[in-house]
Amino acid sequence: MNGFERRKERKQANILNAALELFSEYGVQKVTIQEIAQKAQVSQVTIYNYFGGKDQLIFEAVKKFIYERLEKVQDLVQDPTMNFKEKIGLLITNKTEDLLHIHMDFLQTVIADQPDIQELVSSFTQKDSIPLLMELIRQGKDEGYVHPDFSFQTIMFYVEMYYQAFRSTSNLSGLTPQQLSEELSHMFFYGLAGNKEDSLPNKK
Amino acid sequence: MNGFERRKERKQANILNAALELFSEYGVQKVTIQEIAQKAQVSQVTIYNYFGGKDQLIFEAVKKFIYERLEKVQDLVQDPTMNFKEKIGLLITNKTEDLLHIHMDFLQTVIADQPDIQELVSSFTQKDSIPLLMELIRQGKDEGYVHPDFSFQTIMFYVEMYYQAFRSTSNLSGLTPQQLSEELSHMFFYGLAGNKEDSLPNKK
Amino acid sequence: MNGFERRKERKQANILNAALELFSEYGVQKVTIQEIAQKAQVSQVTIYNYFGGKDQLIFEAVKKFIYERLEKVQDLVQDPTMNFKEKIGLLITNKTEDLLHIHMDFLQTVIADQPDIQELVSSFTQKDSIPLLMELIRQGKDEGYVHPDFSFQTIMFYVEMYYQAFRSTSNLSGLTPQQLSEELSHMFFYGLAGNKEDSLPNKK
Amino acid sequence: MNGFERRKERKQANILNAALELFSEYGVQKVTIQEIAQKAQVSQVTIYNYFGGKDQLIFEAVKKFIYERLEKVQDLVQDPTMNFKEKIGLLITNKTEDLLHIHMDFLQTVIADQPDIQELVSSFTQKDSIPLLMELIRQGKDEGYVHPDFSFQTIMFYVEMYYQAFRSTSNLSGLTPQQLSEELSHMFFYGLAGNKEDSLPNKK
DNA sequence: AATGAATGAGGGTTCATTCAT
DNA sequence: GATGAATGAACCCTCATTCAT
Repeated sequence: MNGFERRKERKQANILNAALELFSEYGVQKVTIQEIAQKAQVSQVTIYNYFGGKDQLIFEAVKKFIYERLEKVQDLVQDPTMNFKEKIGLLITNKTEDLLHIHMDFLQTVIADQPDIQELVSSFTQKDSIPLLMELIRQGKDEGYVHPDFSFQTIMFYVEMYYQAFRSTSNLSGLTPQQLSEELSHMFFYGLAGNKEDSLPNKK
Repeated sequence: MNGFERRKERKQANILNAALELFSEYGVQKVTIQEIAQKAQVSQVTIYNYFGGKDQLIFEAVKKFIYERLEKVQDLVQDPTMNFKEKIGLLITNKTEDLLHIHMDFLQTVIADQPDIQELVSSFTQKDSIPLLMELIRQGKDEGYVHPDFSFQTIMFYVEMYYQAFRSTSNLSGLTPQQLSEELSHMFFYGLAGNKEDSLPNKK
Repeated sequence: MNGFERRKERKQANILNAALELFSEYGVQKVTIQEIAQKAQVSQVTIYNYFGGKDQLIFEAVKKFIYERLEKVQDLVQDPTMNFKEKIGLLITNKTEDLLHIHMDFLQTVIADQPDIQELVSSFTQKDSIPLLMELIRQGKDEGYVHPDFSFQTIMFYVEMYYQAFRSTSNLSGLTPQQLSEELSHMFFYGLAGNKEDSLPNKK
Repeated sequence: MNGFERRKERKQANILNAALELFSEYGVQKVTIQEIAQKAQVSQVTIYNYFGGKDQLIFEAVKKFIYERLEKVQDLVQDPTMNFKEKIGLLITNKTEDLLHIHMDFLQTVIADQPDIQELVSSFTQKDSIPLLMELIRQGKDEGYVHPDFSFQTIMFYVEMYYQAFRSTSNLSGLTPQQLSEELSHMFFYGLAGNKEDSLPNKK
């Protein structure tokens, strides 16, 4: 790869990163191409040369985001040094470094009116996401953390729900993230009724 | 109240309702004043005369939405004919008729850049929402459905999480809403591990 | 019609006239909405409010132009005080006052990529233009100016050819328009070979 | 001339040809430098290196077009094997092969705002075109096809008019090009009144 | 009081042209 | 010398908002 291509790739990455950060902070609609260009240190037109328009830029940003997240989760699921409980803890609290800073709020807005993205997400879910989570849930059932009668779909929905919830945490509750996280982890496994044979972890 | 004022109030209500429906379907950004005026059968300027601008219209719309929802929930919490489990079921599956049609997605976008609304929501949460939910949780603990050691904030977060999750369900899972709802209800009380002494409800 | 509507109509007419003049002088592509707005003494947005966009403005301008010209020609054809030769003279030299200032060059460019306009022109030709010219040619045959064996289509083409030619006259030849017009008129009736029994009109 | 220069000339010719084809098909305004570069298989910058800008490229394209057409006409006029009638027939029906595919519509648009091109065309007309046509018309008078009293300018205008008309024929009339051509040829020589001593050619 | 009409500011996009390899 | 990359200027269009009746 020569100097041209390397610089081109770096600029493309810059633009995508800038776009992702702004999109996730302010929403797709309120971010202007100009702002992205400014943050990525390029001219507006360069963005058009590389991506062809705002819609396609959004598409590529979402794609990049989704597949980068997929890789992280893949590594986690296949990690033999953790048990199911630890993996779930990481997943739902999303401690994987840079992902913490990126909210997916904007996806919901975007999916509504971009059929391409709808298809991208749908295809991603079917081909990549579901098999991965099935493997994880199998681990959970093997290790006895998951009741064997729950349907796969429900469990997936449940996990996703926790994950989604953790994205919009910080400012609402008065507890430290630490406390909230521990209590919710317990609820995740034993529900609102709690584990009758145990007191809560943070009350030990 | 004379006829003039009554007609004025009806128009104001029309505008707010139209705004709410459009905001919740398309997001605050994509709805234009013109569309609201058209749907409410008034002129654009009338909206300005009554509300003073888009921002203030949004503010009033959110306010109306929040307090209407509050009333519904108040009635539910104080209903002596239901037990805790039934009340929670209604709350998280959101079976209260017209609320079903209104999504609050747009709130998240709005809260970010409107300090007035931030304060409104914050004040509402402190003064109205929290006391109400505390009362409900007290009922839950009294009736034995809630582990007494869980902190109030965590429980609130948990309930809210379920509520949020149920809004965006339909198209993702292959299960019937019926099935999903039953399994999730069970998870709500007994967690991912399930109730060891029981099989799942729909397997009985 | 109240004051509102009158002013609205006047503004619409202003815009269309300004657009037509600019279009015909500089071509459709090179004229910006801003220039039209400036010439018509309105804001750009007013144009959008009335016409909805540049394409539709072009459409309406062409429509107006075509039908105004039609009226003029209709009056001419049905005028009983002139004979065929005089009518043709007026038609091809296009002495009808304001039409002199408007060139139709821009139509050719426009027709290529606007299917709506293609249809408009096509429909106009079939429904309005052809019947009118047929009536005129019938007069010509009746009065003995037109050889009875010529097909109608050829004659129409011939007349149109002369008309088109006169639009782009002024700057090319060194003759006065007067002279050119007289010689061409003679050619129109008797061809390049001239009328053998006569010398040319301007040599009498 | 060495290999380098030969390749350079071939590229220049490629660019000019590509430009001419695109200009005549879509008009000067709607053709972008990028499209020309693509069609000519060169980079945009090469065009700038060779021609210096779009305006100058247009200038060179027009120049090339005009002088190539001049050569063809010169050969025709000096051809001793045809008489005046045949030569005129070829000229106005424009049967010279490749010229058929190139429309000069775009010239009219261009001439308006490019003084250089105005001068080019003007100079070409004075120095090259007029003497050539004068020679042709002299032939016509000698052979008795042209009334000797017609002024030279009018005849030129008349020929040009026919030539222009034949460019935009095909789709408008319902006649076959054959028929139209024959009738118009007759009109060319004998006018709308026809030759009194003759019926039309295709009615013999 | 209510409305149709009008507008200033700003967004996405394109294009001729220059830069840097 | 030739090219991919980059850009400033300009255009069409939209929207919240004000004006005038």
